[in-house]
Amino acid sequence: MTNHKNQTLTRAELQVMEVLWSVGKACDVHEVVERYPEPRPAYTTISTFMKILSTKGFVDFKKGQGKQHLYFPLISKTEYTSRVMHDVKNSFFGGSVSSFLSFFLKEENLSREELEELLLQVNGNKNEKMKE
Amino acid sequence: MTNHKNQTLTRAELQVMEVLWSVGKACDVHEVVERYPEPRPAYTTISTFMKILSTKGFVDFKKGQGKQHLYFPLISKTEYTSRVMHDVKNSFFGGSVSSFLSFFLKEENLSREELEELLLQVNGNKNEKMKE
DNA sequence: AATTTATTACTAAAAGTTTCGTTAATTAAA
DNA sequence: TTTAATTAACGAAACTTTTAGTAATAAATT
Repeated sequence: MTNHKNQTLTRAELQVMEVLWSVGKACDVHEVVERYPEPRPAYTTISTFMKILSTKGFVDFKKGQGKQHLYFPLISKTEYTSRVMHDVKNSFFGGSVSSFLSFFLKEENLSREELEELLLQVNGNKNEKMKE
Repeated sequence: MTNHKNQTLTRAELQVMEVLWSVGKACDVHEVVERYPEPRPAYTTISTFMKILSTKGFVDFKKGQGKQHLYFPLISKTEYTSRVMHDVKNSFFGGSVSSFLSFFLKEENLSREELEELLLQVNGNKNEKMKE
């Protein structure tokens, strides 16, 4: 069923997803815990989040060794980022692209020249996938 | 004593701030409630948020008629937006300006021409600001 | 001055999030 | 087959956020 329309990730859930995204392969709870910085959460904490993320439709799992579940994301970081950007654009810029871009350029203090330079890079990367 | 460094707004707090930002003048609790869409929260709910926002350092107030407090934001929407953008950039783009811009352009499906057009608008604003 | 009204402060409950110990179930080992 | 080890599910405690009723208080009215 997995209706994950409009669902958002809480802080802690996002942190788990970040690990899954960075690993890039289905992995078990231990692997996720290991990738946490100290102080590491308890094994069962991460296990709980896997359950939550499953029911929310953000992850699924396949059977691993024995009873083990191997979890993997059902949504890419790019897709989720897209949602967040959409929300930010709506909340803070009334959905306006130009407002958003305008703010961004001021914020970064980009000159016309710097922007042109960035655009070269961007165009170069155009066909590559975003870093995940 | 208003130490509002690094503080963030919760969803409901942000909604209150949005109203204060949009009103553009110090206003009382009634004025804020009136600007909520149905179903409106209780008067005391907004009053509570004003208290919370005060202690968090996001708003202050001056005395109005009688016992009334007239609340106003201590941080502008632009300032707060800036914080949010900063966080988003760090969380989702590893702090990289070009990743951010790249994603943005793809997301909006902007052609070179459309971008040029946007930049004209943006530069208009930009030059005004730069003169100061 | 006493009473009513308006408004904030206080308190607390409901709802949501985070955390992890315990339990139950499955597999592996003896 | 019995026991031990592993693992996900469950339940609940601690904490945060949201909501609003009640109490306290200051001001306005009589």
